[in-house]
Amino acid sequence: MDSKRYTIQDIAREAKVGVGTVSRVLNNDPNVKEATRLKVKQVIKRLGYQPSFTARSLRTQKSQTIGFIADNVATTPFAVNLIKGAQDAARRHGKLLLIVDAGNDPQLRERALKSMLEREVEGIVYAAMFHQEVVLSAEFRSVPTVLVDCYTRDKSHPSSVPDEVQGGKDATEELIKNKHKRIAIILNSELSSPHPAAKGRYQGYCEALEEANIELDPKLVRTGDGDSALSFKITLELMSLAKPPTAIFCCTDRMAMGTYDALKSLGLSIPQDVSIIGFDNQEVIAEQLHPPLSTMALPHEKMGRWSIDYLLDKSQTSTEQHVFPCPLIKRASIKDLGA
Amino acid sequence: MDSKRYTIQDIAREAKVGVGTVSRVLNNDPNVKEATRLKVKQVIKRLGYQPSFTARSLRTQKSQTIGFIADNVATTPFAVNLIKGAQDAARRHGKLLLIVDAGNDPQLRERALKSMLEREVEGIVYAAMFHQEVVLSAEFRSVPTVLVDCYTRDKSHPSSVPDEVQGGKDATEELIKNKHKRIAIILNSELSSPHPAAKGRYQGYCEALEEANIELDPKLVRTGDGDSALSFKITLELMSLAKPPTAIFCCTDRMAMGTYDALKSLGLSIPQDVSIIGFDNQEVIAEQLHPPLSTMALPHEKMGRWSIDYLLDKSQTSTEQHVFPCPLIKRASIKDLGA
DNA sequence: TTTATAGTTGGAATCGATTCCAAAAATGAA
DNA sequence: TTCATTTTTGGAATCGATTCCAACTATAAA
Repeated sequence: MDSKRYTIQDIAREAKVGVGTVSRVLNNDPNVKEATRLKVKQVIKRLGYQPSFTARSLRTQKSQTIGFIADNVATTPFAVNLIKGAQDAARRHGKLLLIVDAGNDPQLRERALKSMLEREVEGIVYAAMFHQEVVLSAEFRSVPTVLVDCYTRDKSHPSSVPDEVQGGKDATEELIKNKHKRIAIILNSELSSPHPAAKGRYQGYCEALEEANIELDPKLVRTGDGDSALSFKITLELMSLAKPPTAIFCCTDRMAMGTYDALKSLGLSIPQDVSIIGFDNQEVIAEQLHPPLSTMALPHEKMGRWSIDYLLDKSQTSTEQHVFPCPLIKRASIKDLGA
Repeated sequence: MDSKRYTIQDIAREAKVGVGTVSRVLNNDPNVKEATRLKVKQVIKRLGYQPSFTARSLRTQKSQTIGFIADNVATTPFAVNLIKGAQDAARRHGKLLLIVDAGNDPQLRERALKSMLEREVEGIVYAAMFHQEVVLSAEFRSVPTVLVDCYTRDKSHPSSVPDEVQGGKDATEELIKNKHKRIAIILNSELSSPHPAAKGRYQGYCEALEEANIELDPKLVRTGDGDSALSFKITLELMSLAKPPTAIFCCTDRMAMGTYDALKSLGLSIPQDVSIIGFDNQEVIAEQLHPPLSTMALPHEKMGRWSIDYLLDKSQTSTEQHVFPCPLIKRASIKDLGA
């Protein structure tokens, strides 16, 4: 398969210079005579020499790699955006990513951490697949670590999370801007659950209503489970209210699927009869739904990018939580009642 | 942050043994007296010593890492299964994965390959996000490379692809087994397109009909574009046929969404009036659809796993194409007409 | 007790780069 | 031409593990 690998010694001998000079050429050290540099470069090219990263790392004590531990990539399609963002940023910095899926198993996570420490990664990004609290072993303190889409109770590591409140508020405001006043919300989990998503989005919903002087009707706030089936049922109930909503804010695109279904089964059309806004911007759903669903996007790619940039920015040492806005993706599921 | 890193010398000194002995303990060499082994292990534990992977790699000339170049992870949710499978297999072999998303850009791909060669990866997995032909630069021949979900025209590398024909055939047979005779198929792309998916699935459809002695009705084979909107239209047309189908095979779960929608808009119910089978097992869709969609799964996780296993199996040297079956995932969108 | 054998152990050499210091070469000033 | 200074160069030492050989110790057999 591969012919013999050349070393810096081979190049030095072939170019009739010292190894130091070759190294200098490799590293673009300015203290090399132009003629010499050329000569060396030619030999390098001719032999197709590839420097050994391993040897370099050993000597310089820099691995140029960053560990990326993901909580459970296979469960959600969001993982890819996170990885893509991190990946892009890493490339810009000339680093490579060592990715491992710890599959939500704390033991696997520790093992992953261990093999990364062995490889002397320059830092670690720990990414959860949905906004949640995590507890990390003390070992994570032995290397710079940043958290994505999660946080530790004691705020021991810098973290990045989506701005659920702003997302919920903007979603609701979009509906209000289109002159909706009876706006239902289907939450994605119990308000009492430990996950910040439902709580934050609901808070945003309340704030938006309040600022618009719309009274909150408790009949219009329902709690689902994130899936379409329950949302279907809830939507049916919502529409059989004496004063049904003109718009529904589904805290999950998956739930919006159920809502679409329920509305259509009632012979109602979207958005003529009822407007819908989702949350998550899960492309497969939002784009394929008929009509395409307006929804709030989760800033996964941005958070992934940020995590690497932040990790490599030596000047940063705080462990604060960075909050990323969720942008509105307008499609066609909202009708302007004022028009 | 991290206190000083200990080296094997520190351990040797502290345990009052030679470095060779420490190394032997580290590598579970049987030729060490039990008492000595214990003594050394204690020191290792006490100091929290982590061997340097870099130094080890340099000496043993084994990087214990495998490069994973993905074509464009962000475009499809399937990437995660591929990564998960590869990841699992790599862990079993004690290897780590260096993952880069080359985003469909040949230049990025070459750069990724180069940084991986520098890091002396033991092999490379090149994964496409849907079954297709790819052309790789000659440089990929300098390191063992295996292809996933794609192939080169000249079959220069071993590759793994899903068995589209079997998938199409099994899907159709499932419908036939449930006593359907008028089975429509909505293809996911032109039969003339270079992508093997539509062609293979269609071939499987034909074979299944033939074996069951059902005559193929050209009116029942339509070509979509993979998305729901067009499938919606096609389904409407299909159902207005003089003799409409009792079952529809959608070559994409996304298209099944459109078909569901169309059927419901006609007041038809699934599966009582029309049975549906999809393809891809895109969980977000198949599980959230109402009723849940029976569909053929793409063997991404298996292919990912295989790619690593095959790469590390030194005995293998062939470059044949390995075909992976697409299993049927039964849910609730098919009615048994015989019952 | 001596000798042969098997079991342990220490440590120099090694992997392939970078780094640093001293030496050599080039340049400029007098 | 000489001397001082700057630029360029060669190569030994280094990073932290593994490997291998020689030396040492323990055990068994004679």
